[in-house]
Amino acid sequence: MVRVPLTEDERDRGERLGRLLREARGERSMASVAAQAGISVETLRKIETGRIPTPAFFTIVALGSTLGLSLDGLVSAVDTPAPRPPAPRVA
Amino acid sequence: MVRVPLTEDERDRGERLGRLLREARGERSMASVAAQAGISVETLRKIETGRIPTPAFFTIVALGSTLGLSLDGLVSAVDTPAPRPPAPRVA
DNA sequence: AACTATACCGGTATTAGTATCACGGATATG
DNA sequence: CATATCCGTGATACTAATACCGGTATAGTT
Repeated sequence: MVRVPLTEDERDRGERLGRLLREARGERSMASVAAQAGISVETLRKIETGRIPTPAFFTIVALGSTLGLSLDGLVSAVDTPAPRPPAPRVA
Repeated sequence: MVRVPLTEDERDRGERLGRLLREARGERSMASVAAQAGISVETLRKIETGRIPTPAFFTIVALGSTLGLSLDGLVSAVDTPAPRPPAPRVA
């Protein structure tokens, strides 16, 4: 087994990431956001729905830039399953 | 052509990313950093040498956390080819 | 010299990311 | 009803990411 399949936790994490990105998109259409980020609409949809649990780094960078998100804040939010993060610790 | 190959710019960007990560590793061994980040030594080596130009998002997140790097700062440094970034702008 | 540790490289194998196409459902608007 | 737009899903195709293996080189230690 040279490349282990993704675990459930990793897929859950991908779903949380997608949910946050979808929230950040707000009223904007998928087409405009995808075009501005330089990805296809289908890819954006799969990321938002969690069907791409571990997207490429620069894909999330482009999406974060398009949506005005801080990467560090995004990661903190993903690492916090509860919708009410009290104090995101980096360590 | 359903999945276009990576461009030269993307590979250059991957090399810059790897160079920054290697600098941040400093004196630490690849084995310890890879173990702490939860990736294999070969993967870390390929990322540092730029042979994995577009790593997974959470792979870079884990490496940044291990090396104490800010993701936003890392992206700014990658986007700045010059080795002397004056003022990293988020926008 | 032999051993150990670290790093680099090539090959191999398997899963995953990305894009295109085709279809369906929901919603709004004529 | 017809049309358009947006979102969603499934299939298909192809490249890339990741991991394991073996080999090589260099330096440090005994």
